[in-house]
Amino acid sequence: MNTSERLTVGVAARLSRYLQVLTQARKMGKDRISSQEIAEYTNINATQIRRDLSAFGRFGKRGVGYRTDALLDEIRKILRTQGQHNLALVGAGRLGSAIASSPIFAEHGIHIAAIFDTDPEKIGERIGELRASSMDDIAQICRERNIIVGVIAVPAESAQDAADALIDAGVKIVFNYSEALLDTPADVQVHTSNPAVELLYAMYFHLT
Amino acid sequence: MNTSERLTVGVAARLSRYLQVLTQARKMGKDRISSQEIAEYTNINATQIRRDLSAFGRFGKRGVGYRTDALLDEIRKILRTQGQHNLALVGAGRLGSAIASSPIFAEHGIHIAAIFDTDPEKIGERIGELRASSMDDIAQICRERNIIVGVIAVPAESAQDAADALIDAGVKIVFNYSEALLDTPADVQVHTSNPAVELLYAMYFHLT
DNA sequence: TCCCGCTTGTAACAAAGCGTCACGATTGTG
DNA sequence: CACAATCGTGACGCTTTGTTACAAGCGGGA
Repeated sequence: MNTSERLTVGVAARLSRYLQVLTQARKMGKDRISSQEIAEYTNINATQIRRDLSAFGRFGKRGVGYRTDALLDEIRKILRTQGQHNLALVGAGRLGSAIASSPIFAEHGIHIAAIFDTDPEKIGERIGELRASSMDDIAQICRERNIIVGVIAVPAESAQDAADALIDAGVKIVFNYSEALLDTPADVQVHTSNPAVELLYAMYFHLT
Repeated sequence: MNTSERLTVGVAARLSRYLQVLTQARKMGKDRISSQEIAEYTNINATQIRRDLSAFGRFGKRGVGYRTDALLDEIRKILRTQGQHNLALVGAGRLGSAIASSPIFAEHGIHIAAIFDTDPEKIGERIGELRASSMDDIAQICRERNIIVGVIAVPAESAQDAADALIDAGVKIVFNYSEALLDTPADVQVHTSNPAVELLYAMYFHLT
């Protein structure tokens, strides 16, 4: 497969899963991993994993497995997500602070570049390494820092306003942690996280 | 399709997506919705949606669409997730509190029945409607309240301990919000959430 | 009332994706 | 040097999904 072609949704989704497991594995001190092990953690077929990877090069060693570090780099190259990316977080409440103080984004080269809130009490407050800014400055700050990703961590009733502000500021990818259904232009991707629904899904498969 | 058969992974995943969108739609006051609208919000083919649903009955009205409420109930029936389910949350930090005070689980009939933490300072502290309990009581409480779902909201370094305690207490489905790779028995399902990786995945598709 | 537009339910076919089995090649170990 | 482990890769067939098409049913407006 030529890397200049567009990956299919399925391949990109699986590569992301590998990325996730490899990052975790590296953190746990594993410097090598086999397709079989990745299969156990991801529930993706081991042959499929090898096939996915071998489409882009020979990253593994026969009889040994893959070097965790090297494979991580290769997958990042394939997904073209190497380097640093900036992100804007809207909502400086409990969830916003939890996200801001988590190392999870930084580990993947994603830098939380700004935090916004509408509450005047919260503006200026220190959250992680940042201070909360006013929503009035969102367009200016997002454009200055070249931000195309926004995370919405506000209650459902203000989620649409937050989305509108982000989109107005040039954001193209929105992560929605609220329960609101967002209306957005066609060129904006919205990802809504709903742990409760994921849980119901998991419970279905647990039924004897 | 006979409802006594097991759904395939694909169908169950899509039904969960519908559940998510319908819940949001209901919250926004929509009492009717068409397969086309669901398709726009889920990026799932409209014909596929109608096919999925019609496999279990005739839930829609031609020329009109689906009644949001009724369809929600039907999908819950299909996924056998009606009624109330209990959940144990480990970690009373920022993320734990954010989860505990979110209405998102309650909306789907999932009740956060207990919160645990290892930190003696946190034990007894009020979080949402609950008080944090000691990890020492986890096995007893989980068995008493028939809990088979656990959510891990602790730092990576204590995640494995939390998982072990939950599994020891009879939990079969673990939601892992840490960056740790968990070792678990084969009969325990682990779902690890990694927003950073989801974001990289979304960014790939945003590339011009 | 009658007509028209919208939307579902459903069939048929083609295309893509994925699981499975198989097996040679390569590597590290004892 | 023999052996076990693991990758890279091909072949085959099943399953899933996208696409197109269209009749049937529903509601609104003339």
